[in-house]
Amino acid sequence: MISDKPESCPDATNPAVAPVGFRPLYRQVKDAFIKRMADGLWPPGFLLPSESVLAGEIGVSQGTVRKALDELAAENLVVRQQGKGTFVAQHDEKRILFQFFKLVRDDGIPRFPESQVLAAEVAEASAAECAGLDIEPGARVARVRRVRFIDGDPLIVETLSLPDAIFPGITEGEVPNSLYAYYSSRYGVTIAFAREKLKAIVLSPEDAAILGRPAGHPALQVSRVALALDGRAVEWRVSLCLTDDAHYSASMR
Amino acid sequence: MISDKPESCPDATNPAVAPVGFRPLYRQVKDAFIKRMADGLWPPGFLLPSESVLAGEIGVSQGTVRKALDELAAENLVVRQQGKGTFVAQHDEKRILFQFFKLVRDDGIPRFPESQVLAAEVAEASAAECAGLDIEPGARVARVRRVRFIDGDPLIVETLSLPDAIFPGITEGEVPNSLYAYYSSRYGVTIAFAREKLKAIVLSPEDAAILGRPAGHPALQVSRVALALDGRAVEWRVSLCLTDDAHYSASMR
DNA sequence: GATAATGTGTCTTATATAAGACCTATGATT
DNA sequence: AATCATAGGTCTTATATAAGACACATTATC
Repeated sequence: MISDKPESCPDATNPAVAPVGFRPLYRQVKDAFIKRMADGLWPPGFLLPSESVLAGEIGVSQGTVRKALDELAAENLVVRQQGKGTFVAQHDEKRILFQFFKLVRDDGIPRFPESQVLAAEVAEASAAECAGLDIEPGARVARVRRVRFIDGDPLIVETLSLPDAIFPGITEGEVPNSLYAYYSSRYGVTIAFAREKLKAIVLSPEDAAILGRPAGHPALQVSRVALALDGRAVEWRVSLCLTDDAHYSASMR
Repeated sequence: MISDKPESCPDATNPAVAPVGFRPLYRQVKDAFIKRMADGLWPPGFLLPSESVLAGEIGVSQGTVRKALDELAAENLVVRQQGKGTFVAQHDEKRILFQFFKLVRDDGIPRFPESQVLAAEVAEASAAECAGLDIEPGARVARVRRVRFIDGDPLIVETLSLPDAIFPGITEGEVPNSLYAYYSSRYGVTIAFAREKLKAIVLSPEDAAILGRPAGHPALQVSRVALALDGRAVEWRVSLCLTDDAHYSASMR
């Protein structure tokens, strides 16, 4: 069907790609898949059509679809299961634990923290929030301040900033423990990437009191910007972590 | 040649693999390539034979060689260059900067630090060193203590521990600034992976004096175990980093 | 020095086989 | 008759092989 080759690129939808960056075919396919996920056409947990069906639908070979899916699987955006199919990744607790939560107790066993909200408000974004979230000055943000416990011990106190335009009314209801799953289910926003900056600081009297340490005690400050599937920055959080009995774990392959 | 199939696994060298894990063919090929690098047969910078030559030599198809090389490229162990060939990765400064050096000044521009050795000795490994490096109690290690400067400011003071059995006589000559390149050129040891644990601590009077801060000043403690190609732990280092004007940068895809 | 030829490696497509998961019909047992 | 286990069949992904098209770098040629 596409064996005869009037063009080396059988992409019939976008003939004007060549002059610009000219991404390889499998990457165009990958971007198209990401767009479907971002648009909610393929929600989390969705079982995608088989590789051959996708290939026929788009008009490329099954191997090209496979290469696109391989990269998506490497980025944890889809999960492949032999014999079952390929699923859009979900933000279940285990995935968040392995992918986004880097603070572990020194015994090395990862545990998911419990959270307790201290305060929530909607206000005009500060300069730092505008910079971190890449939003206009004067835009409104929701701010959530909470403590997180591991094994009942308060280990983290953090402040989250969320653009009100993306998460309207998020401070009104109960803010759940597993935020990324909530972003997904209520707002259709999937967190795909995150960047973190770490510093060592000393605790202010207020933060120290919350964490049950003396003022001036050292803590790890983790500033995170989380990005959605389409690359927008949708969450900014600053976490203060006690590392007396825990550590931030990183590895470079 | 391997078309007739008395076994589904055409690996003639190791017929006893099947009962155990049974790795796919492309992974066996990948492991064979890693072994060649670890054995010094393929030194850093080496231009490997073309995919088809490798395929013919091993007796698998070119696509299988490609899949093995793809994974190696994803792990930064080889570098592919279209039209030129595939090369064994080298520990040049730029690669180390991007892959292993995560401390950047707050302006975001990465710079490679200068180093100044404070002390070097060979001694019996401490309990912590035995645990970190996975060596026998009583084994000897080389210890190097040094300060690292960025833009002339002392930002890091660190202690390295190296098994004497792997790096004999490393403390005798001049210890160079770019250690991983030195491991490679003088000892044929390539650092492939590293694991880090981060904590916030306060500086001891001695460390504080070296870094030009008051005692009790907060600092980021980074404990790194570096692994060679064959998976052996070959370096343990504990770095104390000032983060007043810098931060540790991490990202999760 | 500019241009063409050539070799090499990668990209894309195609095809075949293997293995895991799921469904269902069959048959035996209770 | 109802229940359970098993054996096939089918679907999907995983793995392996192969071949043509394209991109890039080098070399040869004019």
